Amino acid sequence: MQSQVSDTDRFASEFRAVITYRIAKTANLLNAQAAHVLKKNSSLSLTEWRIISLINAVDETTASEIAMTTFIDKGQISRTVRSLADKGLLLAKQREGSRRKIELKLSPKGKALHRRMVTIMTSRQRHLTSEFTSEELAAFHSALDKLERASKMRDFGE
Amino acid sequence: MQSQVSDTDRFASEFRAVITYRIAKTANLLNAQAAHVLKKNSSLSLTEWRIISLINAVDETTASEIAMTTFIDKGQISRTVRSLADKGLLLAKQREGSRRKIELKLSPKGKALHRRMVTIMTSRQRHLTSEFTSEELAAFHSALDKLERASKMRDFGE
DNA sequence: ACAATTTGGTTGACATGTCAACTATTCTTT
DNA sequence: AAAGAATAGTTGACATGTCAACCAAATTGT
Repeated sequence: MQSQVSDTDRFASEFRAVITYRIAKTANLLNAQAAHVLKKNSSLSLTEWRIISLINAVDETTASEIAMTTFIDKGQISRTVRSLADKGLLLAKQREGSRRKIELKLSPKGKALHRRMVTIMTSRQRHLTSEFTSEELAAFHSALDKLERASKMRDFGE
Repeated sequence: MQSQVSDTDRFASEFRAVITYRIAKTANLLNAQAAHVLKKNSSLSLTEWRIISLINAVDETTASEIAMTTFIDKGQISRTVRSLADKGLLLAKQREGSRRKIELKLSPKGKALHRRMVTIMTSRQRHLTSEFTSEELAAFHSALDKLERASKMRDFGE
């Protein structure tokens, strides 16, 4: 068992340096953790949870607005929204004066669920950042900003 | 168009603070960028590329070793390995003295492909980190370490 | 006013990721 | 040496993510 750890270490040194691997891996671990916590305490998938908390934050929004902020595929949003509506967690109704935009709001049931889960999820958030000083946290966010900007470039060949 | 940007900004402030969202989003953007670059310059998917560079780094390895370092699902590795072997990019042969472990190595063709792509991918890596000082980079890695450790905790309810 | 374009949302087809069951082999324990 | 546990890899079923086509409504340009 210990021997395997040192086996894998022979890559580790090489790949720890590759920033994109590291971020992808950390993101996967965090997503898996979130999915696990959600599953244990609710019947929400991770995207369902994200969409719920997004809607909760702005009170009322539309699918395409969600798509723009989160970069979640709009098809996926469409389906997730329907499943949330089927579960009675959100209400979708035509926006006043539009026959196209659909207003999304949490139902009372959805709000209650959000309230319940948000305490758990923020305690997780606290745990995750418990070893960060506020400077470190700020620096981390700014690093993510830089990476996001740099991720727009598409051409590296030739 | 400009109006939409400011629309989405109303969430942004709230969600920029949620570290897990931010990491997930950045990781998605970076993965999409990588996939795009790979598609344009080769016929490799992102996981295929990762597995290829992993094998290249250690010269020779096994599926389960890859699974342990990357946390990629072992089923997925099994299938990806087969498809890479089918494309003639890697060689899989029984390890000496074992009827179970399968040694994975790059074929000459696989090595050539790796050589070609690695220059592109490292120029991307340079671009991504071009605005980082080495202190910032080190701090970023250490933040990821902390998050990875913290992602092992599974219980936040009650 | 009307054609052309953009936008909001849905759908289908397909790719990728995840989970669990399963076989065969190897290691551990006694 | 035999039983039991752990390991290596494969497979099937299913969930999730991605892409592109599509319809209907709204906006823009002339």
